[in-house]
Amino acid sequence: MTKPVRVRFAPSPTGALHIGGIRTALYNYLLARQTGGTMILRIEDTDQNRFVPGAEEFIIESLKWVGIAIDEGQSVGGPYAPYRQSERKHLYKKYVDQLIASAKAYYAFDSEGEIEAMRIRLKAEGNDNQQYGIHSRLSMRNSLSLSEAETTQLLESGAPYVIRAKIESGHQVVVNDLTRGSVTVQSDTLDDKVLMKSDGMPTYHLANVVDDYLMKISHVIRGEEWLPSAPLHVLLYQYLGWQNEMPEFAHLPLLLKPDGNGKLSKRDADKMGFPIFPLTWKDPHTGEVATGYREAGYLPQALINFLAFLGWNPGTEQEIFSMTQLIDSFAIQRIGKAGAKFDIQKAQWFNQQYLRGKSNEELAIYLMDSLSKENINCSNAVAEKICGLLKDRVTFPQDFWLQGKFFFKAPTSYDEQVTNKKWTQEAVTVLTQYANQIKKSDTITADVAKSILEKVTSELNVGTGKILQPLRVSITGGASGPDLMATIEVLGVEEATKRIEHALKTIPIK
RNA sequence: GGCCCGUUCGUCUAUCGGUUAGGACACCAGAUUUUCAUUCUGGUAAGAGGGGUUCGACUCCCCUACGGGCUACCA
Repeated sequence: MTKPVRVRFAPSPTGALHIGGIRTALYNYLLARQTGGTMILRIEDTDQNRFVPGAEEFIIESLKWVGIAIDEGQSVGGPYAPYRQSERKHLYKKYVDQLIASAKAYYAFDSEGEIEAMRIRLKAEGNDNQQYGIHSRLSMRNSLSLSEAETTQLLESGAPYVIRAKIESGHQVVVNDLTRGSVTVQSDTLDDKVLMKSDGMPTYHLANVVDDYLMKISHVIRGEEWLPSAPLHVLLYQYLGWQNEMPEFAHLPLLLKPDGNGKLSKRDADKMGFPIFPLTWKDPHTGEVATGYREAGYLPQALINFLAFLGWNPGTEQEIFSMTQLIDSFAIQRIGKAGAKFDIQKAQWFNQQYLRGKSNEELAIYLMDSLSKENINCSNAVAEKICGLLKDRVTFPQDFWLQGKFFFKAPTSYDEQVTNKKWTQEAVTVLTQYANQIKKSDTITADVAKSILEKVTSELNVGTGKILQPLRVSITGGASGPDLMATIEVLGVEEATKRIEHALKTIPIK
């Protein structure tokens, strides 16, 4: 019988969650949904020095925005509450005591300076391995090197201490990883990691293993940066007698910077020219603001689709996947091994695809939103029409306003490339005629606007090509844009004529 | 330095011993659009290097190189 799938996303609230974290959460979520399992959110805040106010809320809001629902955990509760490790402090002592009792862990009283001195000494001796562990532990001040009486005396005197894992020599530790097969390391190369800090808090390693066990986690899906400590975790399961309850591991390839130089990190926010956080984040200490994907105009579905493909692919040529489709198609076996360089252009392409998939009604909401910020009134019908015209030209929702401003505001300046080259006497004559002609009717359609233009140009024997750009410039101010005739239709006769006439008055003839 | 992981077009990737090494993004060209964008068509572009194993290696093994991760009382 296989265990029910229970996966967890376990971020540390040391700042804003970045998109690498979102991808990790996503893969966990996909597996949970696919198998009818449970998605758990656990907050790993065992380092009280690195606590950042607002970070936990940011994590929760980010997951919500991208559509990753939490079944159990911080913010929603559940049978294994609390889900914040700092509130679980009392739970860990029991297990660390168990490890001490079974001689799998020991007390260590060394100061920072003493440890530093040890490293320097080992290095000077030409020792490759400068770790606190098998080769050095007996030369340090701990319950292994000290007599029982000395240890007891130190503990009773309240001397600060940590508890370290006692890694046994001469073993092969095997980590079976779902994405990269089995990874074997010699236990002698591992160090005696601190399990319990002097403030009584567990380190990540202990808390993680204990909580995964207590919460009956079936799969640990996390970033590759954890692979080096996975052997320790495996040993901990063994030392605690939980080898049969050990979860499956899957270490994900890292998200790399676009230049391939290192993994994507929080400090890269905004420096690489693209967002790194799902939501805008203001660092509470420095006050620095980093724009999020949401605020930059990315649709959560597009971000998810893009992220899903960074390190995973379905093996088919389909690239557009809804969350539901991702859930159906996801397979841990198809997760890649190599780090993926981040390419924002592909993210933009996904965004464009998702935007185009929306109806004009849906798109109009974006435009209306921008318009209300500008205090501009507009009917839904017109907004929809404008969005329809702009649909194939936009990448982000805000582009409807940015590229469609001229529908609401007459140009205040004209593209000089066009006015310098094409604003000729000939053009002026045609435009004057054209304005006079369209003026005659109250309303105008794109077709009519076009036929009138054709009529005027043929009467004056001027090629339409020479006229189109000057006409566009007079109406929109710009050199390019959506279909001009349709634009005139939206603007209406009165506004269009007004703009043409204004241009005629202000632009000097070349 | 040590330990671990990785390496197919510029980027994301397909390929699970036999393919003209496929797709997507980006880029370039042509067509359509009497402009731009869109759309369509086409194109440039890849198995890090060296040894094996094999009738046959991108694919399996080894070495080297390169890249990445870890090496804290951080996660």
